[in-house]
Amino acid sequence: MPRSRTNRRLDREQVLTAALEMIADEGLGKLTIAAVAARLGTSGGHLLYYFGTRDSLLLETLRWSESEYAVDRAPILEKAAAGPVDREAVVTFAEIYLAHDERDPRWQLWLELWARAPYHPELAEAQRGLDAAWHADLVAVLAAVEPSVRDGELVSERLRAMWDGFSVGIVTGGGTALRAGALEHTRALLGGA
Amino acid sequence: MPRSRTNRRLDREQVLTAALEMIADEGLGKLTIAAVAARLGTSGGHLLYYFGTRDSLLLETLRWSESEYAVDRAPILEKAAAGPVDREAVVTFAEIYLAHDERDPRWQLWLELWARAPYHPELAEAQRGLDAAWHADLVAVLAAVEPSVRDGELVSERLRAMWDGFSVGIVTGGGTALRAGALEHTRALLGGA
Amino acid sequence: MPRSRTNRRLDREQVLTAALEMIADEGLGKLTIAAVAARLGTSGGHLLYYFGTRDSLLLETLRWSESEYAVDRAPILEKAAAGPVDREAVVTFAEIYLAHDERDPRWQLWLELWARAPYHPELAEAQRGLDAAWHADLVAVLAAVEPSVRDGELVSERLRAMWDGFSVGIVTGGGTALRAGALEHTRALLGGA
Amino acid sequence: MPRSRTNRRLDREQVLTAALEMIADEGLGKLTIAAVAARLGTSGGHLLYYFGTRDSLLLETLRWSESEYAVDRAPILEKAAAGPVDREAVVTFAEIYLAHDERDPRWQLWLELWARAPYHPELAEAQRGLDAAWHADLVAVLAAVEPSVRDGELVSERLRAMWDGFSVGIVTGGGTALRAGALEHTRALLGGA
DNA sequence: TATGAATGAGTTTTCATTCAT
DNA sequence: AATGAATGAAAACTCATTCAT
Repeated sequence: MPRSRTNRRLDREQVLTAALEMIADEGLGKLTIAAVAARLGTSGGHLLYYFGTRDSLLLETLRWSESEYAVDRAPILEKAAAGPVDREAVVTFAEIYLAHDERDPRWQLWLELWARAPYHPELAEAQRGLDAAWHADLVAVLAAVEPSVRDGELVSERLRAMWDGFSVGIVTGGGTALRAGALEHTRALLGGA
Repeated sequence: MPRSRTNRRLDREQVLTAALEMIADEGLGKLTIAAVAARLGTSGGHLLYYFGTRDSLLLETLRWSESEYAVDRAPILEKAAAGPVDREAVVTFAEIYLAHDERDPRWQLWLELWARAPYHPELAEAQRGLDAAWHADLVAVLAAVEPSVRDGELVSERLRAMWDGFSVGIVTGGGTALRAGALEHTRALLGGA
Repeated sequence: MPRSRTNRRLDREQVLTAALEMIADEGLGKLTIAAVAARLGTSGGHLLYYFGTRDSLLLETLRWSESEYAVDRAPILEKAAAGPVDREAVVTFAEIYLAHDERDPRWQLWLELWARAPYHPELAEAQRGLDAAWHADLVAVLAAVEPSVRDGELVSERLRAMWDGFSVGIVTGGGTALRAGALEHTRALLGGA
Repeated sequence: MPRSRTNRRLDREQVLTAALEMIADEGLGKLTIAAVAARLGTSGGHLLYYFGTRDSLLLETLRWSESEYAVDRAPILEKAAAGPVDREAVVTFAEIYLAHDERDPRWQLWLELWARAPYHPELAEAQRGLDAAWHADLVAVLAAVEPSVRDGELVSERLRAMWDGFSVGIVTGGGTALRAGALEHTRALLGGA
């Protein structure tokens, strides 16, 4: 006896948004299929019908979240494509990259992904793909920076590693103070003059 | 919550060593109380009798692992205390800090800790304590570096954030190649000459 | 419970054939409605629209499979109807009856049917009908055997029980070796001279 | 807050007996871990703690049931070991072997085992072991039968195959009438005089 | 006819944790 | 100190079946 309250087609983005919000609210540990379903007023079975497994729902959530960030950094890339930009462009980039606060769901997902990747090749693979996108964009920005930055590839590696480290700190208790510091560190690392 | 003090340190270390080895072998996910107990030829009940909860066993394992690393970096600190050291001392420090390979149990624990810390204040607290130890030591080394490094506190933050980021990469698939790169990045970041 | 009569027989046979092949390939456990539908390029809903329930699809598959075997044994029956046959006719009959190999889908279905029949009267009923067909035909053949076989009814019961037992053995690991043995046993049971 | 009503050590035989009774009452399909646990006043977790998986519980139940039957046929074997027996000894053996009625749990288990064995090598293996025990005993009895039976090995195969077939019939609706017939068939098959 | 979205009941299994002995 | 029996709360996942369209 199916209940079919509304029977409207399940909106994928709605699911993803809900998942993200729930992560921010209660953490990944509490993000059960049943909980997400309840929040959406649908059934766990239906969620799995669409997403296959909990892990793939999580992964898709991360991917979607990342795609949102791709939108956010588009303006910087456009500027960089149009002509030289100053070093603050990289700082702006960092502002997008870095965790925003202790509850940042995007980073919760990253942390979880990292913790699982060592024993799940497919997750590791997904992670690499996501990383590559940030890397490519950052390299593009660095290439447009004036005064010019040498070794854009390497600097991108370095910056992103540092940002990852700071983001961990932000999410695990450092909060916005640490975030502000991270931006300063970015400037420092980009160097002087 | 019994808290056994009379127990010989050896036993405890045996447990911790076993746990660490098991993490390296099969990952944290497979590290169940029962599995550790079986490996040690004791019972799950007994383990909990000593450690209270699985989480505290994990935390103690991490602490113990960290204390081992404190031993590893002692020589560098001694040298730094004795007189000026060159920048390679920091690189040597990094060699201890960074993940050694994909299976590095210490970093598996860190990843797990990070993933849980956002919703477990006590874990976040423990994490800060552990971080502080590395920070203090690194600052001490930086203070002894010749030619001198400005803003040791800040540089330590920067370096450790970057090392964290690279270690994540190493553990989640980058392996030793990334580790080698990280050492180069350390030199580059220290700058100079 | 729609009961579609207008449908072309062909479609139905396609479904049944597919089901039978899938059983041979992967066993009954993997035979889900969705899997059959996918294989046929249709939807699960549609399948049920025609067959009502999974069980009735299964039962119909068995019935159809049995009807194929009825075709196979027709030549023997014709010969028997035309005049006396020797005992090898019964052996030929056995060759049709017995499981052909470990994967014989017809016998997979029988096993499944048996396992469920004790608590599903309608399945037990269906089983009896199917059995009766074999029995009637075998009795007819036995009646035509020369030198004559006494008590055809009883001998049919005996033979079919034995064949069932051997078929179970074939399907559950005995394979074709056991099948060859079963034919010899048939000769022995039909008796000597 | 464990309840621990009695905390008496879980009695393996009690579990097995209960399982057997439940199979007779409601069929194998209803034999869930939770149901067995409820009947025993214990928890599902505890059952699994002892038996590992539902399948191994089932298998152990079958094994135990079979071992009971080994006890039943011991007297016949003793007689056969002591000296010649007449053909009725084989009929007595059959009385033990054959399904007793429609609900016979032992045969429910066999049916289930057969249905699963084709895709579970370990089950097929277990089945062979159980079969072998019956075979060995029956061969021993046949060897002691006077007037002597030729080819005891083959006759054992033949008889057991037939008994299997008849037992299926008994369990799937034939009932005790069929059982009586099966005994007659046994006499007939043992032959003459 | 045909689809496939939606349901939700049903089950096994895992494990940290407790506690009587 | 030590054991290991016992618990029970989770939770993911599967699928036949229903039904709006």
